[in-house]
Amino acid sequence: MKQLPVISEAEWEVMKVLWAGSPLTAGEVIDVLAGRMDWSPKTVRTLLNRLVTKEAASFDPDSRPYRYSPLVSEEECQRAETKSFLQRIYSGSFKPLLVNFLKEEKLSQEEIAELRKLLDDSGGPEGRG
Amino acid sequence: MKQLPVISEAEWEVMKVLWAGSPLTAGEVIDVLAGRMDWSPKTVRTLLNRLVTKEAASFDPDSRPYRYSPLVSEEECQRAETKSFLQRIYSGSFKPLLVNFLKEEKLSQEEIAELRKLLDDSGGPEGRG
DNA sequence: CATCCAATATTACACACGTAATCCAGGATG
DNA sequence: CATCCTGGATTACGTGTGTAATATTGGATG
Repeated sequence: MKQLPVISEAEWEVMKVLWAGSPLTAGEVIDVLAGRMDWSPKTVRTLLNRLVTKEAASFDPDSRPYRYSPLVSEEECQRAETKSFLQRIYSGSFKPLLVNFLKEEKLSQEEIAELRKLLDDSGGPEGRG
Repeated sequence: MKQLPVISEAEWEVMKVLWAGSPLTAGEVIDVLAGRMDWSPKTVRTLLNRLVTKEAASFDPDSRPYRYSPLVSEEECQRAETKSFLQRIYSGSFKPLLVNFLKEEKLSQEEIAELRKLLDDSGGPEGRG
C-alpha cells in the first residue's frame, strides 16, 4: 500500500473541492473556494501546486487551462487522518471520543438511531443462521 | 470561556504525561517519555518550556527542581481537537467518521455493546415518567 | 576555594505552512 | 504592433514545529 501524502489543513479544503467533482481547472477551484474561504486566487494556486508536488493531486498538461484531479481518495485520507487523530488525542480508543462528542453535541433521536444502526450492522452480518 | 492554546503533536505527548499525574519534575516527565518516544531530554525540556509559554502548563518556581502541572484539562483539549478534526475531515458530521472507523477496526461484541450503551444513555435520560 | 554536574535559560536550524507577490508567456484588445 | 490580462512558474517571508545544542547558574565535592 502506497504511503499517503501529508495534506495540511488548507490543502484539505482544496482537496475537498477536487473530491467533490473533478477534473477542475484552477479557476474553477478558486471559484468554488471563494464561497467558503477568504483566500486570494494566488493562494489557491499555491495550494494546488503543493498538492501536485506531494502527489496528492495531478493535472493534465495537455489541456489548457490545466484540469486537476485527486490522486488519492477522500476515504483513504479520512481513514488515515482518523487513525492518527485517534491515536494522538485518545490513545487509539474510540470510546472516549464518542463520550466527548456526545457531551458536546446534542443529537436527535434520528441521529442516534442512525449511529446505532451502524453499530448493529457492524456486529455480525454473517447471515442469520 | 478562555481560549485554549494550540498544542502541537509532540507537545500532546508531554501533556498526556502531565494529565496522567501532576505535578511532575522535568526529569520525571523525561523518564516517563523515555519509554514511549525516542527523544533527547533536551527535547522534552524544550517542549515543556513551550507549553509553559503558551500557557498550557505551568511550574511552581518555588520548588526546585520545578514541578510542572497542566493549566488546561485533557477533556477540554480533546473536545476542542475533536471538534476541529470533525469539521476539517468530515465537514462536521459524525456518521461518516463512525463508518470509516468501523471499516478500519473490527470491534468485538463487547466493544460494540459499550458504544451502543453510550448512545442509548445519551438519548433521553430525563427520568422515566 | 576550584570544579563539576544537574537544572534551567537561551539559541539554533531546517522544513512545513499560511499566505501571498513577482515574473513570464501567450492570447485578447485597442 | 504595444498592451494587458489570465494562467502558470518561481520566489518570498514570517511563524510554528521537531529536534536539539550551547550557555549559565546554584549547589555538591574534593
